[in-house]
Amino acid sequence: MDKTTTNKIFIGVSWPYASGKIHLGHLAGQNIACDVFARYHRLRGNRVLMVSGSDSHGTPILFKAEELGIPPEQLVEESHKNILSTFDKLSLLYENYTSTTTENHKKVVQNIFLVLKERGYLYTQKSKQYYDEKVNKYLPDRYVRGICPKCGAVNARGDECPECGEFLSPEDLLSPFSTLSDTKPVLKETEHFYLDLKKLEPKIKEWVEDSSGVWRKWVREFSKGWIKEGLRPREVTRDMKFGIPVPVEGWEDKVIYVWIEAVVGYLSASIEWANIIGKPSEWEEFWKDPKCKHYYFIAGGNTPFHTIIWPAELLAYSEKYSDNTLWEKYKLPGETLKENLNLPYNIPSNKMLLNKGKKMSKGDGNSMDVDSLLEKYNSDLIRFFFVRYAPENHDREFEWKDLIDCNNNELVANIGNFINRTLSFLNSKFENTVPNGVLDNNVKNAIDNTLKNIGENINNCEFVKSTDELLRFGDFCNKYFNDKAPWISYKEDIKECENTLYNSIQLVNALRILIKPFLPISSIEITKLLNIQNEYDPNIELKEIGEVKNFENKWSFETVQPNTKLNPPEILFEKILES
RNA sequence: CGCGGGGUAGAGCAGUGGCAGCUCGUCAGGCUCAUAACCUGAAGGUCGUUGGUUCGAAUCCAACCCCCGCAACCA
Repeated sequence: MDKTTTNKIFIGVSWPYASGKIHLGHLAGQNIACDVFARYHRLRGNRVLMVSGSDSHGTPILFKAEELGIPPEQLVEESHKNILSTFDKLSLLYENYTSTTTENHKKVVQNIFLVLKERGYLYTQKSKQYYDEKVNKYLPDRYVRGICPKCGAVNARGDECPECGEFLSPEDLLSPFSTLSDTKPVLKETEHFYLDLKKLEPKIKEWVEDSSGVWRKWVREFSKGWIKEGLRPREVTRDMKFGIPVPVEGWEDKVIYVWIEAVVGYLSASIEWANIIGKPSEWEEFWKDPKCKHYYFIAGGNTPFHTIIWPAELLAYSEKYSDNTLWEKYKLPGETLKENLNLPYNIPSNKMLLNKGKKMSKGDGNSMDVDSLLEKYNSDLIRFFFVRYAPENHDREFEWKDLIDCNNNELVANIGNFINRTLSFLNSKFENTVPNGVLDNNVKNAIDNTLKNIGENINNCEFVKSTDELLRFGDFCNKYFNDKAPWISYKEDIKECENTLYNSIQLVNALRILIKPFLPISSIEITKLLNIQNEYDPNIELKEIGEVKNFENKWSFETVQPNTKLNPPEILFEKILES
């Protein structure tokens, strides 16, 4: 708590695919935890750059748009708007949430592509791929179906047989057909660029060995397992028009594959942010200062892209800085410093949220969208629930009962109850005015320790643990009130009663501060109830003017002064009756 | 033998050789300012299975079973 230096924190959040709405998996996976993390660090007085955006290219979008009979650009724009509106309802605050459709992003992606190519990490190779002659398109693996060569199932996909679970190549399928036209596709020769991960393997292996100590166990083991199997070259271009053109002569008909494009978004969104705030080189503060720690909030199968492939790209790209010709030729927008780009520090990836035993994802039609949840429940509850019940180390089944229990037993009965009993008591017995008193030592200690512990938990990306700590503090508050029994001292020793309520209101104020990263709206409600005015809050500033200007530590406790006149008490969290 | 994670009370999880624990829920009693908390007590577990090492195993070893994710456009 004594630390006053300002640290720099970069937060990259997995880019949701712009083909529909945000679903519960996104929340359980990364979109709530990242915001808790960012809000905490801003409060702590640290400089935070949190970026993400809508992943707006790729075949699935193209096909879905065709299915809907609208241009892909329209689908992408509508999805992007939907995502922004859902994020806003959930109080998710980014320094920059953008999209892969921007001119800036295109420039950065092509720049990276060309540098990797010049450094010899990209090579071309010819291959045969299924082509649907009726709709004139090359087919991604999963759009080719046929008979499984292993078990004989009739509707096996080109990537996997859903019956026997065998992993396939489209060419393996017997009697293949295109899911787009039901016609028989033909194998056609095509040529693509490949990223030579093999060449980068030793560097990546060394980096993972050295830096994975702070990662979650499953993230570390999963990544090491991937490397152990051997990295294979990966296609980085596609036969399509929809996307970012390959910036090489003769390749005008092809685009850069979305997986490579989307991770570059972390960098391009940072550059875009620097432009938005009018300091085009400011992104370098976060990307080139080795003291700036990079965190990536993602989930499940996205993990190796962030623990292996994106770091590989960064390592390879950074060779530009020791090559004068490339440095002169391929400067990024606003780039002034000849320093390597920062690699990830921690990747607090979550496991999967399951629905009826299976993972929720758009692809499988097994998802629930967040908007319908927001119609029923308040956003702070949803935020808290997805932190408290996050699948940090194991997959987890989504249960309605858990959501209701979380609300009724934790927000209502623990935190809400204490605030309510204190404010009601002051309202009915003390004319809603804070009495005089002296801060008890154990109250002060509890507040200090909780600030410290929750701060450490969040900083270590142990979010479930941080909510344990918060609820333990709620227990302490309730127990304090109970043990002091002001309803008795009110009749027998009014001074003692005043002192208890003085301390209780300090605990309410402590709760108000402690819940800021988790329950921002409720925290503001309490600020109103306590009649606290003109308090600086970096998260509110970011929301209102789009930028944080002040870097002082607000993750600290200040007392509510005696004689403060409070506003009439209100219920913060409504109990949910079983339906 | 593809890679990895997991299996401990109704639910969620701690627990790396020494009496099986924590949180929530359930039941009974006390108390009551509160959408209720707090206190006291209770019920509830062959620690996935089998075998081994050991004075002693949830923990170490071996084999096996089950669940989940990944295997390259899926958070």
